Amino acid sequence: MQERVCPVCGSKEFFFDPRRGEVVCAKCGYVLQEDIIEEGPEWRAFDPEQRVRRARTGAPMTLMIHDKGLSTDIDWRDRDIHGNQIRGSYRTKLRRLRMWQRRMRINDAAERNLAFALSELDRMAAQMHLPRRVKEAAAALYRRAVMKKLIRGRSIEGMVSAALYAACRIEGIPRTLDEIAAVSKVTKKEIGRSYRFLARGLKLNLKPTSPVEYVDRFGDALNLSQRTKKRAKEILREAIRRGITSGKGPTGLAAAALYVASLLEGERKTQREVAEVAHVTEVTVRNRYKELVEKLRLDVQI
DNA sequence: AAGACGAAAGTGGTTGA
DNA sequence: TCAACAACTTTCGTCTT
Repeated sequence: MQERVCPVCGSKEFFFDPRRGEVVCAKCGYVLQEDIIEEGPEWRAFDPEQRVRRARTGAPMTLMIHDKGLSTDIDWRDRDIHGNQIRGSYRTKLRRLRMWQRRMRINDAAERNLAFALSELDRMAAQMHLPRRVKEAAAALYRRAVMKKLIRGRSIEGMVSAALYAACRIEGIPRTLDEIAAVSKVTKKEIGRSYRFLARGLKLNLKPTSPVEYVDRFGDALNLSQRTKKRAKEILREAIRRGITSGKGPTGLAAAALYVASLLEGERKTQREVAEVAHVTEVTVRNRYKELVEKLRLDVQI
């Protein structure tokens, strides 16, 4: 079980409110996790491999068909089941019904698109254990994209993934394209393309992700103390200030900073461990770490 | 035995002519 | 559209603890 720390007050004590289905910080009342009952999968995953294997994909069947397959088709011929001509006022009524049904179908196309998109969004957000606000931000982005007619001609899957990727960044808890791709049905490349398109279409300000934003998540995964994570952030900020981070991958930098910080704070982690949570190689951790130590004149002994 | 280090070759994506 | 390019990965041998 991963140790949780309140992002507001730093407290590690929480209680679970079963009535509301929320995990709440005992000190300041910050809601750490909402909708536990509804969002989580019914199985438990003890490691990432299991999570990948156990996760089922795909929307519920009923959402694939907007009306759960219960709609009626009204035949275009003005005849009853015996093949007899229908005449008079009943015929006009039939024609009116046909017209309404056609209108509803057109209206439904957009709804159906949205329903499918949102169910996919739900699935991905749940699998990634993302907080509700991220999911809602993604849904809002997607709706805006629909209104601006940006979805037409591209895959819904790709655009939903892109919206989720963007939402994570906007909300300050970025996920990598690889992480999104792991729960998506489309490739990383496709998500990247869709994201750029979405960002341009909605005029999102796409500042590159700062490595600092990965420190808390990676640090938690490594069970590092608040103090060490803070140290890592300081190191990164200094590195950014001196401009030795430009062009480098943010995850690799975050990993290296955490590695150095773990040494400095006496909470030593191996390069292997750090590399693993950041999904980079040891070599990358090593290279970044070497640069940091060299350029920032950090004295790392032991 | 495990971790750290570094060299060298390979890969995929961006950039600029 | 193509080639150059930097970042990152893979692989592997060596040194250190």
